[in-house]
Amino acid sequence: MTDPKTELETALAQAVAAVVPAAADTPVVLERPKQAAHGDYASNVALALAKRAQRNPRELALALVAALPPSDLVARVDIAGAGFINITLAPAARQSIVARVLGEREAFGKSNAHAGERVMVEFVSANPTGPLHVGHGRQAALGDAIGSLLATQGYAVTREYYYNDGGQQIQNLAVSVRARAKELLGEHGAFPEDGYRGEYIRELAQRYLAEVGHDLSDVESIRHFAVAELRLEQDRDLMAFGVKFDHYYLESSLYTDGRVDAAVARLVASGKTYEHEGALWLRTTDYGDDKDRVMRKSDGAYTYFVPDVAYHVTKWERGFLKVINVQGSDHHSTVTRVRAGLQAMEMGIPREYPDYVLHKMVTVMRGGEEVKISKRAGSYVTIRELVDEAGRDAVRYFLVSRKADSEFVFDVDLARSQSEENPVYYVQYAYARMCSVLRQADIAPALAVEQFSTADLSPLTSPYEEALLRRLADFPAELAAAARDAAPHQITVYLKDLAQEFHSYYNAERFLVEDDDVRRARLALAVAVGQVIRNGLAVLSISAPEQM
RNA sequence: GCGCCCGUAGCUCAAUUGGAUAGAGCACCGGCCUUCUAAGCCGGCGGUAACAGGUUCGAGUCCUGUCGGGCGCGCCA
Repeated sequence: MTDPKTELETALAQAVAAVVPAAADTPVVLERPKQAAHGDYASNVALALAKRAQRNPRELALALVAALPPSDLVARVDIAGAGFINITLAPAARQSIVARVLGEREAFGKSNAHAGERVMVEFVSANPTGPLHVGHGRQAALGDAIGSLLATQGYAVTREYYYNDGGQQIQNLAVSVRARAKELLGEHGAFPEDGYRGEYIRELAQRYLAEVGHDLSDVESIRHFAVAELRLEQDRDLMAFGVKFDHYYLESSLYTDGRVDAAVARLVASGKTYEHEGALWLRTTDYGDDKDRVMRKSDGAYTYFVPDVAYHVTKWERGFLKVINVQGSDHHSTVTRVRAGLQAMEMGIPREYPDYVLHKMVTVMRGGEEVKISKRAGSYVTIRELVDEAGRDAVRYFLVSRKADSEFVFDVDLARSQSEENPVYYVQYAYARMCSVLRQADIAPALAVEQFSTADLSPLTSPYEEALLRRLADFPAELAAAARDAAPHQITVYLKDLAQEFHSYYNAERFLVEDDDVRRARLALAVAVGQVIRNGLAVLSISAPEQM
């Protein structure tokens, strides 16, 4: 199937080669102008090359346009402003997108540009010391959507969750549960200074007493019980949120596999380590860190830094040449550190490995006041609560609708009391309206794509229709850009624009008109819009209901 | 103090990666339901892009400085 944009880019690149041979390698990319009056596509090559060609931009643009071969895709070519080349498509070329969408269906927008490449997205990776809160929710929604975006570009995606299931925090969890259990049995001792104070600790203690017994001497048993329970609860929360992982990686396994010892041995062998005050240090400052890092404490235990590096070595060794870690920006200092550790391993791992998407914290507002998120204090908002209050679709849409690195205020009361005004409904409603029109025409939405795939599209010429046709044609590039930038919020923006144009169209023109050709063409367009909304929402794992 | 990120309409946020007249949604004002879903549409109001310089055909976007906010700066994770 022809893609007018690609064809025109090639033609323009050939014109550039002919007019300015010295700049034949210049990439020519057509852009979508902000204003419809500037045509379907615009190029700034004349402006970009003017200096190099030592020619006036407008005059150069003129020469380029003269060198373009005639094409029946194009209705007209204008030179505007400082030297922009504006291309207006012939109606048939613009309309052809509908047939393409209806032909490709779920596959429309996808690309095989990265087929055969493996990528890992690691996200959430919360310690099993408590339920998942809204910050994890942002990370879950982001990471899952990034994975889906990468999949649309042909990547084989693995979603991984790294459990820090060893160490001090887990011990602390066990001790906290035991203290609460003792209280429940009437022994009021002192609660650990930095213990976890959430209500869920008391509930865990209750369950332990009921299911395991009243003997609290075995901390190890309490630890196993608490970790298992909390992991189960996190799994349930993630399931309710619609997020699935392909693989869970346990920090503890890095020790039992000998990977931690192996990493230390390799780092020592590299000569980048030194002993100081009884501890073993790595010279991470050689790789851009602002201070050297302790690998092995003077008490003989490793810092978390060592298993972290060993863990990322496994990512590389498992064949993931591309890895994206989604983390809160409060962990941004680990970026330099992990990369420095990997460089010191001298295994030929690229300097920028792995990639990171850092997201800022979520501020939760409840009753007009900020809810401080603190596991220790036990006051925070869980994913489960949000999903119960506002619905999975709304929460997922909301949490990815902003750039990862912008601070995010989640107003719980707003989500609860005015959930109907959530933008996700606006998009879903457009789809439901489309389905409703089909039902009026006695066509089952499921069969519509088939039915209209051969419709004559020539009646689609109104400004509303032109806008929608252009928007549909943009979808593949939107997906590619959002995947490249690991930025799902771009898809929410696109879907909102598409939905808005559909609602405007709906109000301006009737679908079920007498004229059969017009009716078929408009329905075909509506079905194509619906298909793209479905495809876009699918990337965000949000449903497209046929009725609302 | 040092490092990273951020600063765009009253509020929440975009902007095709340096392009043409900076756009949406809330909120506010005024229109549109005997007609395919009014959870909608149309119009209006609203901007010294934190501030000051610089780079060039062209800057919200890149560079420098100042101010303001977030996060980090442990032999915690």
